[in-house]
Amino acid sequence: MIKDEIIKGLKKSFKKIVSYSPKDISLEKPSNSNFGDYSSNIAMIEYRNFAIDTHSHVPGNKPGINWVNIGNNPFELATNLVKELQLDSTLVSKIEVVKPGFINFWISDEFLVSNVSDLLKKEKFDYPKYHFGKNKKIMVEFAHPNTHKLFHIGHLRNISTGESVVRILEAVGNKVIRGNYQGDVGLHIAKCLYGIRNSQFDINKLNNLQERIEFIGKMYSVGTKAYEDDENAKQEIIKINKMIYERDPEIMPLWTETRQWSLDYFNENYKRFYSHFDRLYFESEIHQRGLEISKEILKKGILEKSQGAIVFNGKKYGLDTRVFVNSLGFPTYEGKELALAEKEFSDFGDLDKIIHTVTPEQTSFFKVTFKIEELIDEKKYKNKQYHLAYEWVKLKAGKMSSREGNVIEANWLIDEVKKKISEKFKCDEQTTEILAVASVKYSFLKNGTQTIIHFDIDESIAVDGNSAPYLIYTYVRCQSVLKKASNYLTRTYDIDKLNFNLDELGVLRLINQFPEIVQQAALQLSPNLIANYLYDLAQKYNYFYQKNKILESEEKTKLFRLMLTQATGKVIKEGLYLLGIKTVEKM
RNA sequence: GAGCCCAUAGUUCAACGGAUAGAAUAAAAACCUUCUAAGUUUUAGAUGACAGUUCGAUUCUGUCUGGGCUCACCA
Repeated sequence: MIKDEIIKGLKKSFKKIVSYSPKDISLEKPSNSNFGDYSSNIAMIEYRNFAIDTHSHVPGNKPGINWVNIGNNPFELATNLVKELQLDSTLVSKIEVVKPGFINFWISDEFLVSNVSDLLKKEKFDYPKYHFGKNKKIMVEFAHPNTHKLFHIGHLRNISTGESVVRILEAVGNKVIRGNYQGDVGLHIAKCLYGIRNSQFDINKLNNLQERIEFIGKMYSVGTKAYEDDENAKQEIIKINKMIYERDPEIMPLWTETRQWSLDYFNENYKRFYSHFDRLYFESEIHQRGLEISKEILKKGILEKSQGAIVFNGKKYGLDTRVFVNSLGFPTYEGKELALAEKEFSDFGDLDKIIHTVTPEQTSFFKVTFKIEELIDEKKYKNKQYHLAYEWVKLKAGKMSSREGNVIEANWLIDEVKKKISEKFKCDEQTTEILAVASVKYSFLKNGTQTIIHFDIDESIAVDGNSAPYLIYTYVRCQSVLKKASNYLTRTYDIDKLNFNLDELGVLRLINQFPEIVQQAALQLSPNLIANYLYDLAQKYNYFYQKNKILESEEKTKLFRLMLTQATGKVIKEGLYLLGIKTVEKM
């Protein structure tokens, strides 16, 4: 990597002039292209370090330093560094020192072109690697809808985020396992089943999946309301809850059947959003073990008894107190989590990390369970769990709540966006479907995971501007140009000494940045970095396209511009893939 | 009461402690017999308040204001 070359060069240069070299040298890509392809602030950072040493008269800190070459200010230090800097001039074409001490590097056009040419020759993209540990294996846990409830737009944001994070982490060289933890026992299920039993409705009359899902959704609302308003109903629901936990044969058939409806329905959703899972975990399969573990660690003193429940007293760790087994003897979400972790860490061999894609109000919960797992087995669990907090999709008109029945179902939203697209543009059903899913996913992913989305159907799901259709349109535009020049595509790009204009260079430089952007996205678990990058690239390409003829230009120029076009298309397609978004070839 | 998160153009969002704070949208205008106008160009607009650290603060620290969330038997 050229970046490493520059850093190495800077280190050597430091060693030469001050007989010392900094451990970390950061090389950033400036937001303004006037400042080159890479920029380093190391002269300013190190000058401060040296200066502090001087003032505090602690010469022992950095022995043997040549103070003369440091100069009187960061700018002089930078200048001295650059004087000694030896870099391959076929890679780096220009180095500049700018006040107050930035060192800016320009990559040579030839090198940029040869990179893009390589990119087009290869099938797969070559990303810099990023791992969490030596196993190079991690699990991303996401989606987790609860059975007997709707798959709503919050889940859609979750699955979009999770799927994208998986693909990004795979790209940078990890084996990634997709996990999905679903609540299929507990009070919410009991409420739903209570509603069904109480309604006296013959569930065999429900003909298809959609009717069944609507039905259990309604019954959940009924049960929830009854639980709050009617003391008898509440007692009955608690009883049903107990029956579910104890697998009472009286409730099992209804539980099993309705649960399966949900799972079938979820599967349809996963498919529609291009996701799948290596392992579905259920609360029903782990709650027993959760109870056992809680009791085991109660004996070890990690948990304690309090008011009939088994709790964790988090005070001594600066954490909250949370209940693991309630006074009725059932494991809570916390208790179950311990069993889940045990299972997840043994099902797929050694994992470096488990990333939990869950909303932020669970922060306290995860802090506590991570801590307890660490207390149970430090080697096995410590620093191996991460809570990737993604924010809510809130309705502008008010809050979403299953109880009030104002939940926006994911499928409903996609269908609405499909209507919107087909009203505005002419395209076939298949294209509309892809564009609608793309629009919605992109609308979520272009935001940071920590941004609360204030949802409004007309404003939030953009089909123009910074949107998926814009990116896909740009891709299609590239393909269209290439198609008209198909006889050129097999020719190799032997670009020698062309004078590139600024429009071309803008696109060329951006294409070169792609692999590093993906690495950044992996590092920060931030798909939105890729989304923003793609938008930038598409904008630059469209600008170039508008101002420059491709097909009707002089032979060498034409070859080069076709190459840019091909590379742009390739990067957009790959970038969208990493976001979990499909492209179309024509629209 | 304790703790966590958030505050940037009218609105919705960007910006590893970096250089001139970027977009989209809403508004006005221009560009289609010309490689897909789902496109492009031009014009206007913002870091809640006060301190501190720093060569440099939207970013870090403190106080305040205003939102959201969590803190024992839901998941």
